[in-house]
Amino acid sequence: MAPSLLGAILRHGEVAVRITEVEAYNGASDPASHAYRGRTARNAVMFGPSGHLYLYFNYGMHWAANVVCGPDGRAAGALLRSGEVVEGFDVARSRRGTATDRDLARGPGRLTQALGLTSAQRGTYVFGAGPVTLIRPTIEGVAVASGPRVGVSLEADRPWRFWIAGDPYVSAYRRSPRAGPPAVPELP
DNA sequence: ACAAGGATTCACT
DNA sequence: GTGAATCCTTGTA
Repeated sequence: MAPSLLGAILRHGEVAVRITEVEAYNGASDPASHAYRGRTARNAVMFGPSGHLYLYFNYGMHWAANVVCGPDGRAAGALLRSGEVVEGFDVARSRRGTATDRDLARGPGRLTQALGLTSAQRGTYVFGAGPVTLIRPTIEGVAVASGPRVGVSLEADRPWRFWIAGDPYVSAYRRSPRAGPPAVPELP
């Protein structure tokens, strides 16, 4: 599911973002997933049917958005890590302070801020006519690259981060210091 | 009830 | 490249 979201257009009101980078999390078998230890109040949405938004607050200041991917009862999600604002620049800029246009939605916290996604959108279904919509491209024309996950201390080297190869709107890769040495050493 | 640490960003060097 | 800001969730006592 996760790589199939690359190139999709996520819209909330006037702002629309083209998704350039995602990261997959699979609850039951994935120690890095918020759902690994079972259902809680925070992750409940991920245990529901696919197509809904799992939003969580992180580092005391940022919201991050996942599209729930698994069938009802099995937790899985795709974290929306980065995107390119393609519509609604005035609104997006007003929410993003001094950021350059390239950085308006380049990163998980930046993406939700540009789109105005917070707890108010928790659980929203995105494949219908609701306030938040996600439209996948009719033609698969993107070159997909994959690699280790960002920010997680466990199972970081599962190559479950997917991005559009060469796209300037992909976020900067930074390995978590808690993830230990990389399985495959990074190139200088 | 308490402590730990996090699916990050920004300013500054 | 480094460090600070900041608060919620979770595991353990």
